[in-house]
Amino acid sequence: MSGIIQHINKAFDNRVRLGIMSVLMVNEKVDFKRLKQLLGVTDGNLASHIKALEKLNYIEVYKTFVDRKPNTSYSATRFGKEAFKKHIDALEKLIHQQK
Amino acid sequence: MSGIIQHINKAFDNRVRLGIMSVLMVNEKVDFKRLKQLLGVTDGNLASHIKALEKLNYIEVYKTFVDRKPNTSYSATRFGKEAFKKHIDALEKLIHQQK
DNA sequence: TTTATTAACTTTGCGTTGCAAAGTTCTTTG
DNA sequence: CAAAGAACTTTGCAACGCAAAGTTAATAAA
Repeated sequence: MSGIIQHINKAFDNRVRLGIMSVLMVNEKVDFKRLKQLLGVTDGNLASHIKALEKLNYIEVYKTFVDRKPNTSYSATRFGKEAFKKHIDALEKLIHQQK
Repeated sequence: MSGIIQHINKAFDNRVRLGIMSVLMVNEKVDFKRLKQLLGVTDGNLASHIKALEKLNYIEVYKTFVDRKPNTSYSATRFGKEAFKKHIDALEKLIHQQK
């Protein structure tokens, strides 16, 4: 495939994954609950999208306990951040293309 | 559903449809062949995405003959352009969100 | 020590989407 | 009449998306 859409990353074509990465671009670490409330999705849905990003090595997981409760937080890897930046660049080029 | 991704338009989560709209935002009219070569997709695939955008009244179709050959061209409707702008706005807010 | 609660998943089920490839229709050109 | 081109439509199938229900582990409450 060639053309002006070839650098758009399919991993980010989904709103939830786009949202997760956007949040993790400006916040070093964000936990599950916070992500869930920021995005307004069900926990199962969020978990599956997180897993997809994890599988691609775009995000990392940290499991700890806070107040004696399990707490899982996430951060974007350098690789993930670069992939996201490239995606945004491609998006901007696509949107602001010239005739 | 609430949250920071709620204004992302699902119609534009797909690369091909995003590409079509992007092209039609800066070009008043573009024909099938040109779109196909710009996007680098198969004709069947392009046709199906065009149909989806048409169904939403985001684009209009003009069928004519050029050099005695059938020529179909497309343009974005005002409604489609507005929907697209809103989507881009939502994208920018999402991406450039603050902590 | 059973019971409840919370966090974070995982699984299930099912409808939707995406795409290539093949088939179709119409029209022109050789 | 055969071939070619434009623009679809259909087919088939794999991948995706999501809600809802089920699971596991730890802690808290009774």
